[in-house]
Amino acid sequence: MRWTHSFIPTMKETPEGAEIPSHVLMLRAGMISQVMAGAYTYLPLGLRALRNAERIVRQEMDAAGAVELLMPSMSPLSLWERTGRVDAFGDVLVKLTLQRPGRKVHVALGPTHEEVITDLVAHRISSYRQLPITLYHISTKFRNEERPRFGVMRTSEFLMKDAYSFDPSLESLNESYEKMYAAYCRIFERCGLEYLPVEAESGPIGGDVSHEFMIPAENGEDTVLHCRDCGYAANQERAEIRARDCAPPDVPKQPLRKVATPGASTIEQVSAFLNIRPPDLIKTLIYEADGRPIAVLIRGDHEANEGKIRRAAGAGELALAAPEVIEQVTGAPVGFAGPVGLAGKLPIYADYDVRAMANAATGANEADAHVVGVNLGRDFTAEHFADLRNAQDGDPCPRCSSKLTERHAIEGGHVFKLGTKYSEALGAKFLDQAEQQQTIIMGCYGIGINRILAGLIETSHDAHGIIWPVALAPYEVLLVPMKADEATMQAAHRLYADLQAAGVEVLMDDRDARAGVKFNDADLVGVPLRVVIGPRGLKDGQFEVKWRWEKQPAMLPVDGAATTIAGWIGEERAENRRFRAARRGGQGGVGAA
RNA sequence: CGGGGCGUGGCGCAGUUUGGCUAGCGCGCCUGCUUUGGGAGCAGGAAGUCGGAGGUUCAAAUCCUCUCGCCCCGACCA
Repeated sequence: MRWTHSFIPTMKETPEGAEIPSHVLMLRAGMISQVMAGAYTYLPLGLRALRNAERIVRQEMDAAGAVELLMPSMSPLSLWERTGRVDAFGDVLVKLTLQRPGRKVHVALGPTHEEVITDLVAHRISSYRQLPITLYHISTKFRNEERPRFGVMRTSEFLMKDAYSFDPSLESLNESYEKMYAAYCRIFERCGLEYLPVEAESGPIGGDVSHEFMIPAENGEDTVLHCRDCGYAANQERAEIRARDCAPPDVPKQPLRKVATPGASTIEQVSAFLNIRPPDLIKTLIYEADGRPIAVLIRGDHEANEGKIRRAAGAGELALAAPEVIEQVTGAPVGFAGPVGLAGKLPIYADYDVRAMANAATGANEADAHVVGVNLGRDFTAEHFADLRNAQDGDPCPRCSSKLTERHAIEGGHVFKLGTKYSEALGAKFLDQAEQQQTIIMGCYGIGINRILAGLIETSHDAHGIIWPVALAPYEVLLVPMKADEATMQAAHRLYADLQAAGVEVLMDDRDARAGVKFNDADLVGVPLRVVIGPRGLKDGQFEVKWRWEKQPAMLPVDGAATTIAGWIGEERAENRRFRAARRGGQGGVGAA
């Protein structure tokens, strides 16, 4: 492609509103253009990169034995009512009413496709002989995000690959899951992305049955905890904290004393009012576990983890208690609950770290009052101690003796063992060898195609622009003729034709522009290999070649240049070896802001 | 949904507090000449319902009311 024949509206300045590198650079490099909040047009360069990511995903899905089909975005709302997901999704589900002669048709635009595919399988699969099977498609998904943000990272409309496995048994499901997991690893590898599969909140079957594929990035919306020593990784909801001895510090116990704290009900207010640090406060939360009130004690600076609390309490449903309930069980309005005197009234669950507190402050179970000098054993007891809070940076690793590191990350993919939730609701059953009717066991596997691009750019750019690996780059090679003289243009055109003939995706900057303009746009757009064709090199029979991540160019003889370059590109397509090496070495500013 | 910010040629902004002449600047775009290996110089030029509606006023980009849109933080969500 010639630059002048394409449509590459690069920008020197950053449009107002773009905050993070991937958004800024995609806009400036002429890859995307915003249509409205959360919806973008992919311009030619952006589309080519998107198609590359899509192609890699498709190839790996096929290689893993998944079978592609294509489902519509529209489906009848009734299908979503059958699985209860109209309510579960709420406003996130995009619903429309179609006017047809004499009637209205209620449809949903799919945020994902469990319902549609399970309905298909329910109708078309009826025997164990047809199982197992994994079906996938790549299509536009619609989610009415309350707050689209960060450019292409969180949009109302996005491209997703979603695969669904259908198995006759748990063992078979595990095999299907493993295949997808492995395929995901290859996909992220091939895209040149650093990634971290992390344990995510488990589903109805129990065990480690859900993994998120995270791309560690400064601007990621998710938080993961990672042990660099043993490799344990989990998202914040899921991350365990190693149990440890938490003896209270050996300090003199102060007397228990009630103090007035008018209007101070939050941790910040109380700590400011009493002039103590949040770690010296005990936060008392009243939950309803399957409708039964329980008290949960957490150190003031920690965050409660509802999943952990739910499991500790052995409950199916857990929710913060309503203000009336709190008032009824503690005798005080919200914000003044405390464990002192609460024993016997309701079960008390305390986080391990509460054991290590001495002379703490907490609510007095009456309005506008707290108690200080609170000590475990003397002033209150808890029936159950457990890990009830979110892990944070520096917490002990649950698998080894090291510590967890907190990292921000972009959720690029998610694999999940679904079980029978959808097959049950939509009647996807099969007849086994013993002529018994069984419910099909499902798994689902999603990858955000757009997020692959955003994640790559977030983690691979420098002050001048994007640094693409060959696998995702909109073009593999950029030719930059320096002057419009006969000899230069002839050499450029010959190389252009030779590279195209060799199957290389090549872009030639044939604009009548100054060198600086072309070089700056080359860096901005980030095509991996730049070839400069100009009188300086040509007089010695050479082109100047430079990988985007390198600082200095190298010279390459004109004779055989196309073959050499095509060889390099072929290697990079398969392995991203040079790209990876540069990233590891930090050479060329990869990853620098 | 709560808090904050911003809407002025294609892009980035000034002007708004304290109303006042044909609404400016930089970049980009068009024409010509000169230049030509890291965002050229000179000269000329096109291009703006000042987000929209209503109001106050002799006079509104500027003041008032309503409204639409975009962005950020939080909440929510998987």
